[in-house]
Amino acid sequence: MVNDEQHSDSHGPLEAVGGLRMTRQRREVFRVLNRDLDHPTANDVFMKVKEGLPSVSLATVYNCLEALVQHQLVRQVNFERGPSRYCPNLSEHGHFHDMASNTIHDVVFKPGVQLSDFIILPEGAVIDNVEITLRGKLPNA
Amino acid sequence: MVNDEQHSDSHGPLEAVGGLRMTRQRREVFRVLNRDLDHPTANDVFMKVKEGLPSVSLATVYNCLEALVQHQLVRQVNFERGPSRYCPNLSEHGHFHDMASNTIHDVVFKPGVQLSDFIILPEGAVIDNVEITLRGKLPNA
DNA sequence: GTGAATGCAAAACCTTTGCAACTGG
DNA sequence: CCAGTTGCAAAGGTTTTGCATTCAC
Repeated sequence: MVNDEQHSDSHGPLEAVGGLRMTRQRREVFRVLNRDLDHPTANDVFMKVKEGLPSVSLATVYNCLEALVQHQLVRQVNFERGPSRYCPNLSEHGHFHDMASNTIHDVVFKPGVQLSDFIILPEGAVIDNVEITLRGKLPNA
Repeated sequence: MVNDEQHSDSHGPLEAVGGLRMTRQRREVFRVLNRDLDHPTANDVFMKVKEGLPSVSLATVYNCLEALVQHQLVRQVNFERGPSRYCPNLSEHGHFHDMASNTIHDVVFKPGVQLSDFIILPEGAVIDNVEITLRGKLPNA
């Protein structure tokens, strides 16, 4: 079974990233994250990408997501024990997990606030990553 | 499922909790968390409890931990995709995950700081739980 | 051309579940 | 006594891995 010829001429947002070899799968995963889905799981991404790329495999979606996370084009967020969710919003933000609707919402920090304004950090610690997750309910979702 | 009834008798650390039937396994799990291990995984707890209670099963350790979490005697914390870790520190605090040593350290908040001081909350949101996790490196433990 | 990425299936990993036997209050 | 808990083994859901094939650069 031979695939159709590829048309990869359109310059998308991913082409400019050094070191990341661009494949149809990675491009689709990235597009779907940015355009179609909100805080999806790997399986959500898989199902959506399959619509336009039926031969894609779940393992490849995991690989693509990991590559995008490694290259800091996407953030991976974990909620309790559930599957990881993926988020193309790279600005510093937290997440609110609405238990009523099981949806996830970005939460922004007040401007100008530093981590050290509210947390006593271990002496000399170098912080690579901060994850702030709220769990609760929204009034009328 | 959840039993929030409370007694305020002053018996042993675990005896005073209404609705929680006290078994050797639960007592040992709780003791090990408070006395022997620091942010252990369920399996860490299992191995430690087995020293004094060789017939204990991993499933029971999971059950005990869940019971303790439900009764708010222990907190469950998740780091990325690794196994859950358990923490008997019930005061409000965050966690610092030191990637160099793969250890976890409690992080305290500055006194008097409110969540709403640094986060813009969704309108009308009711917050049940806040989890703040830092990932990084400590200078030279 | 060549090393990296893919697709598939199988394994790994953490956790939960079903059920008979047991036990704490 | 008897509902709740245990221990065991088996299943569950998520993620990773091994390997032959295909692809991007």
